[in-house]
Amino acid sequence: MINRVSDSERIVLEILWQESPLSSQEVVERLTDSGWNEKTVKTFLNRLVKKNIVSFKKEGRRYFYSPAVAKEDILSEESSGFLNRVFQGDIKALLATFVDNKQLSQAELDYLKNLLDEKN
Amino acid sequence: MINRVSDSERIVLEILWQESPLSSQEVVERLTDSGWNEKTVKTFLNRLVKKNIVSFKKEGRRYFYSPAVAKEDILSEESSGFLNRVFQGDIKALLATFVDNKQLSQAELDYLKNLLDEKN
DNA sequence: TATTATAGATTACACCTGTAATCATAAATT
DNA sequence: AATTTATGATTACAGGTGTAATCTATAATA
Repeated sequence: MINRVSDSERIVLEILWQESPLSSQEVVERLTDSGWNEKTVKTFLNRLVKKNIVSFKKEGRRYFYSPAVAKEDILSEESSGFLNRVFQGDIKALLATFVDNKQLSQAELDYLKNLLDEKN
Repeated sequence: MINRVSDSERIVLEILWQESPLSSQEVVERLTDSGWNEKTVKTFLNRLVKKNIVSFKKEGRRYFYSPAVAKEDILSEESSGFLNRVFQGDIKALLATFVDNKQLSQAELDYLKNLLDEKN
């Protein structure tokens, strides 16, 4: 139901999740490190609006943008998409890959164990 | 370093991971459920070869295809790519999303706890 | 008021992907 | 040997993506 978000669009969306509403100018400023041209950022904002993932309010001649979808919703959707596409829904295989691959710190291990205990 | 694998290509690659070498005909047969035209499957095989993800050996006029990369390598790469793109590398957030989102069965929870204990 | 600057809208363009159809060639069949 | 068939190679074509440049209209400035 939710339109797909591309990688670049997600980077822009992330800015708006951190703080919104923002003018396009403000979004551009927060993305100076990205190396993107201002026009490029505007394109991504535009595409996000067309996809109904970002909304805006006009104020004079300029727009103020805000996310139209919750971060958690996008993350959930992308996560289950990834699980199904790449791991054919095999959650154990997925978890094993992440746990094996990334060296988890003791703190991360503890955190995760806590998570699991709560689920119990 | 490894070329990106598209979703459709991954489905074809999966067949070859299960069993190889296979002729294109055999791959097509194993994918009748997909609804793909034979030509479509051939296209994906071709693209996988061009990306050096699948290799082949000629035998007369026909090719026998095999994966040129290990499944684990692809899964690892895709997993860390996903982690970085979607969760900005925050492994705790990623794991929390998967653990929260999918209702894990008791068996899956136990499995994961074991995984974590081994890491300890 | 005339000019310039700026914001958003539209257009551009190459590469990737999904989804095949057509072409060329060699093997199999008549 | 001539014809049909099957295989891989090449081409097609629309929609998405990365990455902007140009167009248009309005606000700010001279």
